[in-house]
Amino acid sequence: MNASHSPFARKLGAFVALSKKEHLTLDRLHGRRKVFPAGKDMVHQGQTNQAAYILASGWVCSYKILADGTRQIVDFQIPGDFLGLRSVLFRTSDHNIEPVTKVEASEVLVRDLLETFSETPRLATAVLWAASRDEAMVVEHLVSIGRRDAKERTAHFLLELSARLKLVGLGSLSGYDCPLSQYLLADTLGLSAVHVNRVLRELREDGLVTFQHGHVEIHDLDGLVEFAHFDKTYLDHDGPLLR
Amino acid sequence: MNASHSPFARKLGAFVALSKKEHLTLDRLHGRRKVFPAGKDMVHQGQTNQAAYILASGWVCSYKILADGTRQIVDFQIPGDFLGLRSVLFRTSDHNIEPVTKVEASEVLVRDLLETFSETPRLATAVLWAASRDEAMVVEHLVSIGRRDAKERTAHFLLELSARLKLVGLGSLSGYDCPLSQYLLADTLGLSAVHVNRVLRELREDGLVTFQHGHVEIHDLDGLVEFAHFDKTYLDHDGPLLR
DNA sequence: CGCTCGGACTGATCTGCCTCAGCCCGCGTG
DNA sequence: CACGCGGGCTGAGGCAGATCAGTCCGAGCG
Repeated sequence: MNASHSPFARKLGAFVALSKKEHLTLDRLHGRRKVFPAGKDMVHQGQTNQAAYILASGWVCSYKILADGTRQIVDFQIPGDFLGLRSVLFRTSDHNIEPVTKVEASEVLVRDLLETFSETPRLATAVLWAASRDEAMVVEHLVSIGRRDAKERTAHFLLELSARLKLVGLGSLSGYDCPLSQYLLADTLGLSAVHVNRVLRELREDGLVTFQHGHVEIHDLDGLVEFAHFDKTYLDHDGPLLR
Repeated sequence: MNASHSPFARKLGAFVALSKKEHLTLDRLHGRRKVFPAGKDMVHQGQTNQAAYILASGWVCSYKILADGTRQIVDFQIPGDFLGLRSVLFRTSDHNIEPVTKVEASEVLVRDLLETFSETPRLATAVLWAASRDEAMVVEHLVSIGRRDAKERTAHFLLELSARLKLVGLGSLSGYDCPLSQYLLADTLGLSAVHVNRVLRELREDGLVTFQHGHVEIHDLDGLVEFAHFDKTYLDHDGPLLR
């Protein structure tokens, strides 16, 4: 693997060994580079004919708004993640996408995507793999919200972020930068912001993790993994699908 | 559409107009018919080289077990639904699959599936559509558990089942047969069985729905839809993807 | 026939998390 | 400079839903 590759290539490369030619094809896939300011929705529920994007830098979140005005964040996307595959497939988006920070993303034209898939099927497999991994994450969130208590749920989420960021080279086993506010965490974890605050304090007092000033510091990885019952197989499955 | 087609063909046909030839191809896809008894897991977490199935009759549920022994049901599959697409893709299953009732299912060989896809791309689109719809349902469950209260959540779930069953001809606007126990409902909705019982009683006393003796009777569809804030667009999206 | 067992159902009590209401700090801005 | 505002943080009190501890009923079975 070459450090000069994009986070996207880096992520796919971790699971499907890519040839030089495939790397080039992947680079060509990146269309116009666009910049989105933080906080202003990129995509709305019900919006049609949406483009797809590959995130180059920054974080975004996908969420749904409910009738009473509350919202549930379904997932975050970090650099290297694919954005809006389902919206393209359905022609209509069923959720909102909001940049958490300033975001840079390459537009991917549906035409180019389909062309790439038919020319280099291995890349199709890789992207499909990435999409399924996203689904596995949503399932894991569902399990978390349904059956884990607030503290365990929070710990689990912080560990998941850690694993994902490490994969694209944006963090280490001991910590990572995280631009999420406690309000965003609350909307993700199905909690109130007040309670998120208390839970974070408890985790800090237990000497497990500290999340302060935009940085997550993991003090006791093993302890945290055990406490959260974190089993990362849902993130990496069987390792490389194709050699 | 022809009533003699399988629920699977009927479901796909509702969204992608299928030719006679495509119907025939679809029929050939169905491999060996297998029968599974209720309650005995068909697939376990971590099991590898799993087959995929198309459900012909009966209900199954996909769930995950947690360290403390509780479980979270992620989704149910009803006749016409595809089973284990992700397990095949990843070679390893990340969840359990348990028949709720006695189940009949046709095995689908990965080879046949891929062959069908390359020969009749419209079917590939249709199956991909179905898979994405499943993901949209999981997302909706996540939103439900995260942000709706027990009563609203339960009502929403019963309405979702109604819409899904109607699509495959197993129910009407006024009700449907439902083999789920209150324990299964509890594991799905992230509630305790005791509370599910109370919530069902309230919904009954409100004159909205009755769920008793394996049958769901919707007394006041409009009232229920409004109460649950049920917006079924996540189930049918833009209508036919392909004409 | 009585026994067990699974599932629906109920009351009493407990608790995790929410809501309300507020303080504090740092930062951008008129 | 004051001030407004977003975000972190905290205490008090309330409530939705869990837990505990049952009863009742029907189906399967020795």
